[in-house]
Amino acid sequence: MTLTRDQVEDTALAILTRFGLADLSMRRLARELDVQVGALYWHVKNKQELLVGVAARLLNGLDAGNQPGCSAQGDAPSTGGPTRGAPQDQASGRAAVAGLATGIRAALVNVPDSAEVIQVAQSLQPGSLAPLNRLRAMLAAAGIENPTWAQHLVMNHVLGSIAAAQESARLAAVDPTAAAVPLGDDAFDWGLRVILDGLFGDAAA
Amino acid sequence: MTLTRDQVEDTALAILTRFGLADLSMRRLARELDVQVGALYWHVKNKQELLVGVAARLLNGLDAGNQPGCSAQGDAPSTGGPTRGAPQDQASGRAAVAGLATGIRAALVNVPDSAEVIQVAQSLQPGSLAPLNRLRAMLAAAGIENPTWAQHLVMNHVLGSIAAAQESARLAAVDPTAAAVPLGDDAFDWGLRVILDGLFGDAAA
DNA sequence: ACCTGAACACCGTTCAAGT
DNA sequence: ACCTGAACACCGTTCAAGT
Repeated sequence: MTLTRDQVEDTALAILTRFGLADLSMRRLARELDVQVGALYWHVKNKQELLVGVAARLLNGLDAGNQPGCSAQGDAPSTGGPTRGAPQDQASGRAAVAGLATGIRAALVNVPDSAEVIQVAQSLQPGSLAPLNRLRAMLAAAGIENPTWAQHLVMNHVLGSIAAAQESARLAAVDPTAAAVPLGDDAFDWGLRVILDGLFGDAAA
Repeated sequence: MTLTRDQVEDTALAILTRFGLADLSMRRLARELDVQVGALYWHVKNKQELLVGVAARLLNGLDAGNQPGCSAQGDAPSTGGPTRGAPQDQASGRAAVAGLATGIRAALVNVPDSAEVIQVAQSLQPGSLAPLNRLRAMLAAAGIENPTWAQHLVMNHVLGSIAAAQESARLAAVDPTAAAVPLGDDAFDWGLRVILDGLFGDAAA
């Protein structure tokens, strides 16, 4: 079988998940695929472009209507046109944003250095990650005046929290004495609530 | 003259400021100092420890009471004990936090990749950056229930905004056609206002 | 105490040449 | 079209040996 771009991205994601970004080198990737390094550059322009693909894979499960918190939807949701504002937009808009932000975090928190990978993709090719576009659309639909700024505000919290949690876990693994502050799921939830309070004016606290 | 740790950190900061983190290698640093690479490792344990020193230098101007927004203070501020809550703590606490966050951003925004450097220092040696401790102390004094979480919430916005602004500037320098969204000072101010609204309950909007 | 010289084990990227 | 072999120009870190 000949090498495929999908195989390259799959193996890259596997290395990232098991060993982190420091071990995800083009040479290590080639070794894992039983191939010479140069072969990778026929399927991928460079390492950054590869990371954009890996970032997309990380958030792949968030594309359809399967974010946690909403039990079942996405097949035939509404009867009218989708462009009209629903009746309870203030509260349900906030809940939808919270659900998607929590889902993005859940998809990334167990993959080492995933926050860095997403940030590279976001800066190198903005707009290429569908769930982040959906987040912005949700914020716009909920009446937020500047949805792009709000998207970045929420994502900075999501990615910053993930990086901090993973770093504190990395420290605890090396030196179990300095337990410090957990900075886990509850810290994320608290911060998300603060941001949504500021965005939506405390309506659904 | 013999080499000094201060010289090493000074030169490292100069390279970072002029050329960014990608150009701040130990070998480039040694070249700039007219010295062999190994010489650096007598003054510094490794590159990460060096970056912690560089991070401290980046925030050095924020140590005393000279943050912008508060015209003059820090000499003999109050008559009573410092542990008692002042009368207008809700509003002045919020203003103090906003001033320090804005000051931290101002100290970093013109240094390429400064957000990454601060994050490395913060994760490798938490508590070593005095202005971040002052930020947490301010939040505690203002009555925020979990000042550590709030400190990270604010700092994730500060550092995330800086990184996004520098990346969008880097893109605009290479490809001036895709102007995209500015993501500059006003985006930062707006996000900070949202966070403070959520933290302080809309009191001083 | 402080630094040199030289090595070790890596990187990302390119490219002629093969098939 | 797809891959090998080999090179180019780098990395961070260590360490005997010099002074």
